[in-house]
Amino acid sequence: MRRMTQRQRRVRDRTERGQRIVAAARELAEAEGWDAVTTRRLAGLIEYSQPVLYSHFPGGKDAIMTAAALEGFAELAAALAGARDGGLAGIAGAYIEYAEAKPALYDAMFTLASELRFARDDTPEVMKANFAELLAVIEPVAGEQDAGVLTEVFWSTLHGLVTLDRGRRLSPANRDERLALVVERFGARGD
Amino acid sequence: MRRMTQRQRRVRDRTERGQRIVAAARELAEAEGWDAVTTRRLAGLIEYSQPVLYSHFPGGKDAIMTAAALEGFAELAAALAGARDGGLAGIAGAYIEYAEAKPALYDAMFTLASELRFARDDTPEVMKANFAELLAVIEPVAGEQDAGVLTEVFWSTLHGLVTLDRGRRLSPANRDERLALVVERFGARGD
DNA sequence: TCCGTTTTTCTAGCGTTGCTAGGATTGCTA
DNA sequence: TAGCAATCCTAGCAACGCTAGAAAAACGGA
Repeated sequence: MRRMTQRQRRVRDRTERGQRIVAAARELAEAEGWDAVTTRRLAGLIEYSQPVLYSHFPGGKDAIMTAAALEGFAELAAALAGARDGGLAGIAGAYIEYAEAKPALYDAMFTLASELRFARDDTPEVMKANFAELLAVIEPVAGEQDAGVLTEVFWSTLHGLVTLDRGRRLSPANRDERLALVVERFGARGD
Repeated sequence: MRRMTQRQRRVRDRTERGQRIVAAARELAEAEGWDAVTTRRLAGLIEYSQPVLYSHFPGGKDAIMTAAALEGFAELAAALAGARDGGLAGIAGAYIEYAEAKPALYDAMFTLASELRFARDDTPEVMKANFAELLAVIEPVAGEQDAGVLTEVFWSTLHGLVTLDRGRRLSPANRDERLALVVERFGARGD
């Protein structure tokens, strides 16, 4: 009995430390970018030495970023679910809002962390959930078109807006107009 | 007179070598990714020592990538101009085709090389040309909507499709359907 | 043709990165 | 409390971008 609780405490401490690593990585990334997230600084933040990171994430820095990205997918899915009633405008706004609130994490989810992939059997559930949320809003307005394909295009538009906007490729003045235009274009057709 | 031709030859050799650096960087990036493009390998490829790179590009590796990205913008603009007669479907196809033909360069243009930015006074002409090509095709179908904003959204959709597709985020089977759907959605409205 | 000057190029090295081997330390078990 | 096992840290490797200072080459005027 005594042994059991001690063992439980040890594994609990361990998982807690693993979460602290990811949390520290996320904070540092949002504050100074992913380039500033080095294994040494990360080790310093959790007040342990470098090799400890590798006992939690054998894949090293990439694995830590992947873990952070998965957290991001879960949060994004939750944000989209919360905007389910808002229709196209609501979910599009929620998507862009989250991407702009956590730019570094969004990068980790989509431009870095390349081993994560959708549309496969081993795709994590949290990632599928994001697509499902978008699909739920697109489906009512898809008409006779394939809702899955339409969702992919809708998603691409949102993702493109986010990434081009961050890269200073779009005019900041047109921000709201772009969103309105997306909603208009992807809404139900008049025919 | 003699001095003059010698001087000319010298500056010509110099610019040629600068171009060889960028060319080598592009080749290596497409073959093995930008991570494989190190200053040492680059120096080896042009058969000079490392510091020579910095005499051509004081900004170092980032500057070399930026130079490659600018070449990419020029080529993309030319590809889009060649598809000007094809309307929405033609230019969308040309855009995606180029992005898939030169994936590493496309990354350099849009996800790396962050100091390049559109919608500003100091935006290079080659970058504006890309937007102008898209605008030329969007304008006839914009109707009463702002053609500039519509072009930004259209562009975002294309960029999103390219990046999500490369990240294995979209189903490969739906590739052609997505393109058809983009053309349908951004074409002239029935009203 | 020769020598001093200027430009160009290379060698060598700095600081930092991700990552790991091997020893030291700690905590558990009997 | 002695021995074992899990845990952790020190130290170091190879590779990275980049740069200072020496060596080499090309140039200029006599």
